[in-house]
Amino acid sequence: MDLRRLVYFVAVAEELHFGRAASRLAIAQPPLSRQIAQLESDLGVMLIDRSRSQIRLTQAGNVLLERARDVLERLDRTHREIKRIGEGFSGHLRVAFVGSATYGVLPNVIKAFRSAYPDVELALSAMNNAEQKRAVIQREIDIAVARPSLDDEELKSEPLLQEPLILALSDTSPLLERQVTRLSALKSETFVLYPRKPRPSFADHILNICLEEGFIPKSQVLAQDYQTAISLVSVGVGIALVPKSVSQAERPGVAYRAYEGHNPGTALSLNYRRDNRMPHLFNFLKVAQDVVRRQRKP
Amino acid sequence: MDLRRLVYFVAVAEELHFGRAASRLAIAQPPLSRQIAQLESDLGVMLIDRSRSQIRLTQAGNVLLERARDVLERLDRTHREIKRIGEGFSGHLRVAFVGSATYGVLPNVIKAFRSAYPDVELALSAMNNAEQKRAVIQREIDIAVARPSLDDEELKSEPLLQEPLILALSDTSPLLERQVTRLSALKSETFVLYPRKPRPSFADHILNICLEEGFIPKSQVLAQDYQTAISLVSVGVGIALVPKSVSQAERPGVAYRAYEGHNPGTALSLNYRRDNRMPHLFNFLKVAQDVVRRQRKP
DNA sequence: TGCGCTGATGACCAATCGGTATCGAACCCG
DNA sequence: CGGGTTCGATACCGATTGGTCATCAGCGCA
Repeated sequence: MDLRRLVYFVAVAEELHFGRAASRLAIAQPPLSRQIAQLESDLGVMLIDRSRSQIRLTQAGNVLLERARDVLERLDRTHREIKRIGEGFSGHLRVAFVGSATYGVLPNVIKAFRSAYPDVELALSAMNNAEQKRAVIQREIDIAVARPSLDDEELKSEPLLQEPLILALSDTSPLLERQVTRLSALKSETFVLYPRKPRPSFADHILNICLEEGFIPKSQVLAQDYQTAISLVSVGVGIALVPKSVSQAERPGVAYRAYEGHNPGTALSLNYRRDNRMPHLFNFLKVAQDVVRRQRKP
Repeated sequence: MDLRRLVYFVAVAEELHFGRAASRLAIAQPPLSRQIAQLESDLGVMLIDRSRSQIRLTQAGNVLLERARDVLERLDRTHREIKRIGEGFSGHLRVAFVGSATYGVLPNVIKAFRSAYPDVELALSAMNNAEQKRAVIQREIDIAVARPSLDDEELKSEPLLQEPLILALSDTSPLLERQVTRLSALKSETFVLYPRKPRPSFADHILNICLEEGFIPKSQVLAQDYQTAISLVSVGVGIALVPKSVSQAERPGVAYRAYEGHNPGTALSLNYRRDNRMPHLFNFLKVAQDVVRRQRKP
């Protein structure tokens, strides 16, 4: 049962006149007659009663008209649906992010994406870098918002944001009395660091900064993530270096200060499989870059 | 969106392999690749991610697979449905009959048709000849079971059954004492007749019989139909000539007797439009003739 | 009875489809 | 890391199919 024939049949059934149906279909009358005849012989059923000058549908014809309209309408809807998915206006996108991205631009990016593509279902999940890498490679997620970036042959990474580091101190710390703190002046403080694996880790990053400033923290404490680090700082365990955006979340017992000294900052990046061509992905990248650009301007 | 392409796409989507899909479809691989590419460009959407050796469906592809299966299955069901209608195994048939057919073969014909074609919806209605003629010509009904037949250029009529006439008498009638009654012996009885219009009417038919027997009933009473006639007979108004099958319905106060004399009987016929080619009609005719033939045999 | 309308049919041409041969990229394996 | 293998894409050719134009045949109407 060819689709074209169904369209032709519906036209004839609606016009009840081959000539008019043909002109509605923008074809000549003979091929229309032939296609209908072909359809009838395919089905082995008369669909149109031509015994009079005014043609009429048989019972089979009436039922087919109903079914054909239904099918054609479904195909039409499907066409539009597919097209919207193909343009990234519908469907779903799975995004994972490091916990520390929660305070910075990411919420704005999400908000912007949602309002630009309200019919795209966003599946968000928090993961650390290692989990992100695994998940994005295994296609469990489409985009990883990582810090600083995921490095893999299969992946592409593009920078989203560069932000400076900032010092997190207990709000009872005597260090708060000074206006500016030189990093090297803190060499005897206890530093809250981060897991060493996988290399290169954010812990290495911090230690390198210290090295640049000419010292190695004598006392080190490990925390799983920034949240834990800040908690440790708040109870007076020590000091920590965190991305500036983390300071946006006020926390009792913690104060933030800029410091003097080597500050290479830290980067947020968008990571995805090289072979992932889905439009939603590119739309998300675009929206994210736009949000960052707009946020930096004013 | 060509239907063939949908079938091809479903095959590829299910096999996730062009070669296997092609052999399943019994075509070569190149045309399959081309048809899929064509489908994609028609829709303006990538449906299959070919970036790896193991191909995979895109989001749009997944949705299309679902929709395409649905549509193809609907078309398949429609195909079967239409075919059944075309063979007369499904659909509906509108039959009208004269009231006097209620007692004879008609119930058996209906029963036989229902059991042979249980999915055909039978619409039955009682009509007199004039109504039947109008209705069948205007296509409000498909078959008219008439007595004796409908005569019209547009119609075809085929005999269903020939049955003798029988005498209906009051069960208190002294005529019952004789074994056989000669019709001409009843010339002074009151005859219950039937409407004279439209000509030739059943009244004319009865009067002709009397004429053949050499008399004209002196006393005549009119009844709309056989039921009324029998009622009149039961209350002693007079006697009536009715088709033998009418006597199958026992009625208090009425007795039936064969008579001696001219008995041309009366016919039941099946009438339908010449241009009505619907299979249900022919199936009905066949079943009706079969029932009559079988009933006559034993 | 002839004319007009309508759908069917036949001849011919163009577009589409499927087949074969071949290519090129990715993957596998030693 | 290089050669063979696998798999989808491309190029080209013949066959099928769909379209146009011209014409025919049946029915209704004057």
